[in-house]
Amino acid sequence: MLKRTHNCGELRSANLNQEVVLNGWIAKHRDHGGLIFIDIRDRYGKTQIVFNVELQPELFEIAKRLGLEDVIGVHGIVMSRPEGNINSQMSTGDIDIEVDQLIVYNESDPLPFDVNDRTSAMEDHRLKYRYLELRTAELQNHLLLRHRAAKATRDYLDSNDFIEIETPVLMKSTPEGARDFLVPSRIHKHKFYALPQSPQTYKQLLMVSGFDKYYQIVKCFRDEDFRADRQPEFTQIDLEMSFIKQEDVIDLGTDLVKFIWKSVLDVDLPQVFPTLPYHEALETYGSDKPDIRFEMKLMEFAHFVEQSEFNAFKNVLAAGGRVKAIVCPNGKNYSRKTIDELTGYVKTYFSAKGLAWMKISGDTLEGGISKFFTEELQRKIISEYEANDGDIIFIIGDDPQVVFSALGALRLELGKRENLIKPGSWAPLWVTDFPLVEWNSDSNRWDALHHPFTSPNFEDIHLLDAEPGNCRSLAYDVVMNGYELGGGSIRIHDTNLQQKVFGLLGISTAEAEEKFGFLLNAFRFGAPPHGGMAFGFDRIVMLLVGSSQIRDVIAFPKTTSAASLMDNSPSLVDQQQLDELGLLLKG
RNA sequence: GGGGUGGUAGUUCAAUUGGUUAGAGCACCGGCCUGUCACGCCGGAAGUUGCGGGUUCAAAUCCCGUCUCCCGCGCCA
Repeated sequence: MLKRTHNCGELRSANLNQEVVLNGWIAKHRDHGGLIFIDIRDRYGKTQIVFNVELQPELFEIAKRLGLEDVIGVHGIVMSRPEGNINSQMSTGDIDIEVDQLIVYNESDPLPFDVNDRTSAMEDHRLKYRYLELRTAELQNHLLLRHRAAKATRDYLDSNDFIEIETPVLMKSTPEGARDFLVPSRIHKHKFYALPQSPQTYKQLLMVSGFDKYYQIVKCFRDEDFRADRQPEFTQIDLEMSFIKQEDVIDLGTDLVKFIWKSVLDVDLPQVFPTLPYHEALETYGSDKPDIRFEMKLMEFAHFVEQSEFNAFKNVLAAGGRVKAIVCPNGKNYSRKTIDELTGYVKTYFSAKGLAWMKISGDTLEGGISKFFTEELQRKIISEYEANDGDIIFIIGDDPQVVFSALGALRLELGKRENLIKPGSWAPLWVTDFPLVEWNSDSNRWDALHHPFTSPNFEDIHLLDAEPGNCRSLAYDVVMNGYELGGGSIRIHDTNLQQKVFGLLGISTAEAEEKFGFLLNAFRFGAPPHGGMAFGFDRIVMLLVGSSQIRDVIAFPKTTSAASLMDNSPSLVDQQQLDELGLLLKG
């Protein structure tokens, strides 16, 4: 092997006349008859090497047969390029290498797609050859940024006295929350481990152990359905602290996010992230992870309905529903056809019954449902909403959940259509005061909104028995540009309160003992007040690189059906393996 | 679990809406070319139109089923 003296991105005219060795892949091959130019590439850059038939006739014959993505080593002299042949687009464009030795390490078959251009193949095809896609400059940069974000995380937490502790990947299955990935045990026939949905219980045990500042960059697994920003296995920045209050976690989380953005992008996020209580987030943006890069807030419309002749909405209100509205600029962009499309959107995805609208014309309203409102009322609406001539108002009246989700989604869609989001802008915020529990009408019981170890807000503990639905928790999420970056809570550290919450969630003492006995036991031996949070690390990196697909920042991602197209997992296994595990396949 | 979109040479796309032998760029193979950097020029090879069935004189195109990628919804304590 010719051992490299430099990488392919560093030679400059300062290196003129030096003898150098480069190793790399052939990115481009330009044959001019008596002269061949080759761009040799590694992860640091590209350098042009030159073969001249008159200077090196034997090497020239070999160079002629070189193809794309062959791996070679070359020895040669750094030469300046002739006048007028400098390539200012390349950082190494002042020089090229006149080659006098060449070794071909590995010849490449014709490529499935062009690794100089990530868009040269469809995604499933690129995923099958992911190791080739990872040669693209774009993905190399993504993984570099991912590394820098992980390093920034470790640097920041280390300098704040956190220690990184690994927790088991094979753990006890708990049917609460997301569906577990199960791992059968050979030694304990018919028993199963689960892969962690998060190291939640372990980090709480570490608090009992006295590791008052713990963190871990850790893989987590959830067997649910996937999305552009959700993978079956994903990475969390998991952290937990003792002797702290909610504000302490929020302060630390804020500083960590700021540190990562500064380290990786040299971006200064706001000193303090705004805080929005859960109910206000829903009322104002229709979402518990609002994108506050633009306004277009959800406005109350019920008091206008009461003064109007519009019975559909009156009935909605009478049935305990809500009516809210948003005001969108450029009403002229919303033809009957476009409004029908948007109506279809909110009906299909958010089971809204319809989408009402009115356009502002001068100082009154026209079209849509405007005829149900007197001119006086129309002027009141326009003035209260501070709407402008030409705006369009969209209104949804429905069950509260439908109103929030449908109008919230419509808000995002209109924000996109109207280009209300300034490119490159960052809008972090905290959402706090989540309800402790929500009513699950399918199984007729209360479910934990966050998880069963989340502490109720101490001010609301008296509500636990009579009206648990109104009891706030000490849970919080951090949101960036409409993505949930992370979330956490202050945990219950008192056995009695924990029993009480289990009771509320319909988890019997026996059941709690079976599933979480180890944790409850631990809490009997000196459990400090504690709390923490976890960040979706992949999602953070996704935002840092400016992508909306989590696959873009994971080296070997899975498809939305949880398959790996490269190695064809999951796959069938040998009968012998099943026998050893005592497993019988059915169905 | 449900909906939407796509699947045509190795690859990215096209095919006048059911009509001749399914075409083009890149890649690949052969030839020419001494300053290119999206090099250029000439020639060549390359297809089970995802798979299975059906309608038709005739299907990439229409119908039914099925597989699969992607994007929302449900789901994701």
